[in-house]
Amino acid sequence: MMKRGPVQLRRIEDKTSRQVRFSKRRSGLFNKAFKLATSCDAEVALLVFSPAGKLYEYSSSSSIEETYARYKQFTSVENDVNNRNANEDTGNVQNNGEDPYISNIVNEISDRCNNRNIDQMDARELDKLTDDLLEALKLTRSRKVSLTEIAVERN
Amino acid sequence: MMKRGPVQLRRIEDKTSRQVRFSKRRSGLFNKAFKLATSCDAEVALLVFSPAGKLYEYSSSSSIEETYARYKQFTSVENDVNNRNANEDTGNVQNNGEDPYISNIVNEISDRCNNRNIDQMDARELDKLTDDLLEALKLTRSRKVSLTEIAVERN
DNA sequence: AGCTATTCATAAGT
DNA sequence: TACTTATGAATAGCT
Repeated sequence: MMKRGPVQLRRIEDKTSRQVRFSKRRSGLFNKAFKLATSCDAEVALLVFSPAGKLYEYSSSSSIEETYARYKQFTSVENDVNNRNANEDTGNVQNNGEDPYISNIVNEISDRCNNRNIDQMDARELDKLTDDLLEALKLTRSRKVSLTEIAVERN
Repeated sequence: MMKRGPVQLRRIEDKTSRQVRFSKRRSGLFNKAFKLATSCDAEVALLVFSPAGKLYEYSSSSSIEETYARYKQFTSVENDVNNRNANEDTGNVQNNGEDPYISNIVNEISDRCNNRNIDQMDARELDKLTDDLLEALKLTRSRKVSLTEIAVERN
């Protein structure tokens, strides 16, 4: 057998090697998560998405949701302590700086549909709704196209 | 040094030994999580609460929240698929009295876009979003058509 | 918090 | 895809 040398940390470029390595390391990781929870009485939640987008999950408690809720509670307590003054000053809600364009559109769409049943809308409202849905669709499809292009480049 | 033998899986009763083991294994687990994400291009989120209730977290993406949102989205897509099949079996469509069909769709759409930025979505999520937008569009256009027909009848 | 003997995980090979 | 094995990596017990 060939000498191995220490494992490199960078991303494995070869797709097949990466999949094989992912599969092996994933099982190792889940094994260790399970052992930590079992022998050390810890609460562990683990989510892994493979490069292909498949989901693997482990939770030592009854569910991922339960541990996540505990996490949210934990961090919200920290945030309360750290950020209470700042938030009171500005009244702002945090927004992670990403482009919220499609969010704005779909939020407006859902607001309109909640405020007024579609059967009550007049032609003008329906046209506006149609336009906005088309705009959201355009953005979604455009994103899908770029994603596919990226995937092609990688293979 | 004493012979070890295979590590037992049951909970370590001695408090100090348990804490020491927790500390060592925790660092090992986080190290493996990091390596899996880095070298295999996987998305990993890991939450650990120590027996004493201290939180340790790792996320390969920008945040735990983001991966959790993807997880929720993923499982809801699976549920949608399951429910859809069940509905096809029975011929039933869910309807709670009023006809909130388009509202349901657009609310779900906006929830998804708020939970997860479109740039973070994978192909599957984008496809689902596209389908739902098309469905909402179909309903809106169909309503517009009936409205126009009513107007014609009146003249 | 370090140190090693030992077990455990796994990359490459089959 | 699964199995083997040589080697690297993690860690239990000790200090």
